[in-house]
Amino acid sequence: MKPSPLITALQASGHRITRQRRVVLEVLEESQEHLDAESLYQKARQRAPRISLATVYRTVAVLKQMGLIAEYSLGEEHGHFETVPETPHYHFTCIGCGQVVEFDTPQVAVAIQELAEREGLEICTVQFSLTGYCACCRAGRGR
Amino acid sequence: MKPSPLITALQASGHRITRQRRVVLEVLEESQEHLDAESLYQKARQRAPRISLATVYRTVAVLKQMGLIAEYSLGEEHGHFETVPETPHYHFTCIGCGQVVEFDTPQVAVAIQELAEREGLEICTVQFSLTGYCACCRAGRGR
DNA sequence: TTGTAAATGAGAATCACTTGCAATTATAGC
DNA sequence: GCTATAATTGCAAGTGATTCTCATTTACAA
Ligand SMILES: [Mn+2]
Ligand SMILES: [Mn+2]
Ligand SMILES: [Zn+2]
Ligand SMILES: [Zn+2]
Repeated sequence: MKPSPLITALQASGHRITRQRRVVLEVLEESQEHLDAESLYQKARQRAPRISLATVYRTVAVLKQMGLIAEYSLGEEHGHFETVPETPHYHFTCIGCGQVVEFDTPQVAVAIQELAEREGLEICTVQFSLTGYCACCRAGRGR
Repeated sequence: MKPSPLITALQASGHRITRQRRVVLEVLEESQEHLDAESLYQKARQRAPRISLATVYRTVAVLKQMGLIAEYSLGEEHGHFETVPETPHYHFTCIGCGQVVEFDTPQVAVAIQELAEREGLEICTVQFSLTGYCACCRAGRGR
């Protein structure tokens, strides 16, 4: 078995390594998608049939709190999770096909930084996401 | 009675002007705050005691769809509403005192515009909001 | 004044997520 | 390895926000 970075971090922080946690971590590390709790649950059950949805929620809560994964709001009513990326990025979700386009806009980071300094704010969370139609879906409609 | 712009717009689009809609609109126009459905409901009941929360939700849904008001996610689990502002702006919510700071960052609009052109996207919604601690609250803690 | 479709109120339903609790289980110490 | 113990889990019930169903009311065109 290869020592996954997430497992190592969990262990180092004093958390126990259970089969269900291991499986959720594996799913998160393998799929470089933006999985929601339900998909995470479905994929996890394939490797740990008795895992519960509650445990999935509890696991992502721990990982999030440790800064190992990030939760995004992608225009749907539920959250999506992703291992924390080397380079921070934001998301555009196509309303037509569901595709998620990741992008980076350094200007946004700069704008936030300037605002924080000017107003004396300490920024804790940044929520930035777009929805609309991708090039393909626009073609399939007028324009 | 002064003919409120929201009422006029509603009427023009073929919607009926009911007492409850009139009241919700008034509350939205009077308070230049970011009200959530519950506050909107409480304020509306003072002028229309029998109004229901469902009607508040139905009313803001109609107004939103008509582009007369905007719904924001300010870090809480529920939405907040505001009449659509002349100049678009974003929000920072203080985790300590709840204060909402409005700000404008033209750079963000530019970044979005550039992204849309580069990737051929049609942007429909932009979600951009920050949370953290305001200057006052930072003083009241370390740093 | 009336007919009719739109809107409302009350409460049930839904959805994503959280929690209580008894049963498991990881793991530190022997 | 065996044990004690506290962390973790599964399940089911609980939440909070929002939506929906449906019988009743009401706006408003004619
Ligand atoms: Mn999803
Ligand atoms: Mn609120
Ligand atoms: Zn698309
Ligand atoms: Zn504050």
